[in-house]
Amino acid sequence: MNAIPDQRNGRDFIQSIERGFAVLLAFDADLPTPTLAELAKRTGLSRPAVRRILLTLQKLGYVSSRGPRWSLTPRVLTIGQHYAATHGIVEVARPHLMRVAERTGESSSLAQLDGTDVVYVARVHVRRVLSLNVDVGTRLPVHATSMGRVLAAYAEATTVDRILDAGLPRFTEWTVTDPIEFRDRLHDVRRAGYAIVDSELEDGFLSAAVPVRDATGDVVAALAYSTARGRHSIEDLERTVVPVLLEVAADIGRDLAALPERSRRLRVDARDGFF
Amino acid sequence: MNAIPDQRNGRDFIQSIERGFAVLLAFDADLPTPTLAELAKRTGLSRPAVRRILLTLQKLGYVSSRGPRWSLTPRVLTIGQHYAATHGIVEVARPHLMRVAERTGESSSLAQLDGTDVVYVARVHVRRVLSLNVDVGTRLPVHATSMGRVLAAYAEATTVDRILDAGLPRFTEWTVTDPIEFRDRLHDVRRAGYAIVDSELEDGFLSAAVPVRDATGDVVAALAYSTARGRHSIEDLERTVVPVLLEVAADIGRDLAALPERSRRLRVDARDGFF
DNA sequence: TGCAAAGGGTACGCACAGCGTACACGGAGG
DNA sequence: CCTCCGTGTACGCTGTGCGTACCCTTTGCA
Repeated sequence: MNAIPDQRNGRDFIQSIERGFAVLLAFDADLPTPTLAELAKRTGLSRPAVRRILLTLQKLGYVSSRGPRWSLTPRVLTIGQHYAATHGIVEVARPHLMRVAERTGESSSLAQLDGTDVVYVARVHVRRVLSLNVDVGTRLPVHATSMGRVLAAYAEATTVDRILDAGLPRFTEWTVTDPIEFRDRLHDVRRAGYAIVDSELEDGFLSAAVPVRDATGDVVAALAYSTARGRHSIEDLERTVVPVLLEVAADIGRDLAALPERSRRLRVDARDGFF
Repeated sequence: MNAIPDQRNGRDFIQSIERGFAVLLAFDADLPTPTLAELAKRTGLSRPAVRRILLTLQKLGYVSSRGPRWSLTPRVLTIGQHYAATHGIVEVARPHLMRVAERTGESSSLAQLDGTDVVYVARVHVRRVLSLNVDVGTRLPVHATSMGRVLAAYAEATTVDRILDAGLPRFTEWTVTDPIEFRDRLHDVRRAGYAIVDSELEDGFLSAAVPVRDATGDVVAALAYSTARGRHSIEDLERTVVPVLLEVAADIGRDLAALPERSRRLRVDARDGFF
C-alpha cells in the first residue's frame, strides 16, 4: 500500500518552480501588463528574484516585455493543449458537444473536478450566456452549478467534505449555501441521474448536467447544457434536454471505451546500448 | 555522452523553472500517463530530480498520480485563462466571432503570432473542419495558413526573417515552400488587405483571414473564417465572406479602442490557489 | 523457484544555483 | 533640489537542489 506522499519534508519541494508559477499567474485582470516592481509587490518576492524569473520565462517564451511593462504571450495557451492531448475524453467529446448544440441550439460543455472547483475542459458555445464568460479552463464553484452537483454527487466522500470545508459562498438569493441542503441535493442527483440548477450562480442562468461514465462505470466528467431562464423552463429541460444529454453522455462513454487503449507503444530508447 | 550542452549559462536564468516546464510539457499524446522513470528518460533528467519536480507540481495542483502513473489535472487549463484575462482583445472578439459564425454558418477564429507559429487565441467552432482539431491554444505554421500570412504580412522584417529561417515545411502539394514565393504572397496580402489560403495545410481546408488593428493602426491579430473547399469556392470567399470579415475586424478594432483600460467587471470570482 | 527488469523511495554530502542586500542609474514630477 | 518611480548589477553567502548510490517491491519469464 502506497503511503500518501505527504511528509512536508521541504526537501521534495522546489521553491523556484513555485515562484515561477507565482509570477506567471500574477498576470491578472487587475494587473494585465505589470512592471517588474509591481510583480515583486504582488508576489512578495524581491525585485532581483522577480527579474530572474521574468528573464527565465521570457527565454522560455511565456512572457515578453515592451518598455518597462511585461505581458503574457499566447504561448501560455499552448500549455493547456497538453491536457487535451493526454485526456482522450476532450477530443472524443467535442463532436458530441456539437451535436447537442445543433440539436438544441444552445451551448453545451464538458467539465471535470479539480480540487474544489469545476473546470470546463471542452465547450461549444452558441451564444453568450448572460454575463458569464465561460470558456475552456474557466473555474466555477461546485455548489452553484449543475456540473458541480453531478461531479460531487458521484465523487468520493472526502472530496465532498473538502468542498464543504471550502465553504458555500452565496451568489444569488437562490444559491444553496447550507451543507445539509447541499448533501440533499447530491442525493437528489444520484436518484434522478441528472442535475438542474436554476439561477444559483447568476440570476437567469439555467443549466442541466448529467454524468459521463467510462468503461468501468466511473464518472469521469459532467456533460451540461446551459441556457437562460427566459428561453427555457425547468420543465423544458427535464422533458426535452435531459434525455438528449443522457443519450449523448452514453455515446461519449461508448467512444471513450473504444479508445485505442493508448495503443502507441513506447519505443525503447537505444540511448544506453550501442546502435 | 552528455547530449544537451547547457546553452543557458546566463546568471539570470533559473534552471529549476525550465525543468519544471520540461516535465509538465513532457505529458503529451505519446506519453499521456507516464511513470516517473518514463518522464526521466523523456526529459533527460535524473529520477530524483523528476520526482522532486513531480511532487512540487502535485502540491501546486498541476499533476496527480494514480498508482505509478502520473497525469495532468484540469488545472493546467486554468493557466491559459490568465492570457484571456490580460488581453482584452480575446473577450472583445468573442461576440464578434459568434456573429461571423451565425452569419456564415462556419467557424471563425482569432489568432496571434508567437515566435514562428500562429496561435489561436479565440475561436467559435461550428463544426469540425476536416481532420484538423483546432482549438484555443493550437499552434499552426505561419506559412501555410491564411492567418499566418496576414500576421506575417504586417509583422516586422526580422519576424519574417525568423519565420523563413525556421523553414517552410510542405504539408500538401500546394504548400508554398519557396521563400521568394512566400514573400510575394505577403506582398499580395498587403495589397489586397486579406489572405485566402487553399489546401496548403491540409487538402480541402480553405480559409480567409484579415488583419485586426488596434487604435494606433497596428495589426494585433488576425480574424479568420475557415471552411471546406467542397462547401465554398475561393470566389465565394472573396465575394461574400471577406467583406464580412473586414467589417467585423473593424468592429473589433473599434471595441478595442473603446476598451477603457479595464471596464470588464463580469467575472465570477472563482478562487484558485490554496495558499 | 529464482532471477532480471521495471517500478519506486531515500539517504547524504557537495557544489553552485539562486538568494537578497546594497548600490547605481535615468526620468518624471513636485 | 529632492523624491519617487522605474530599472540593472555587483557580490558574497546560504542552503537549495543536485546526482550518486543503495534499497525495496512487483511482475514476468525462464
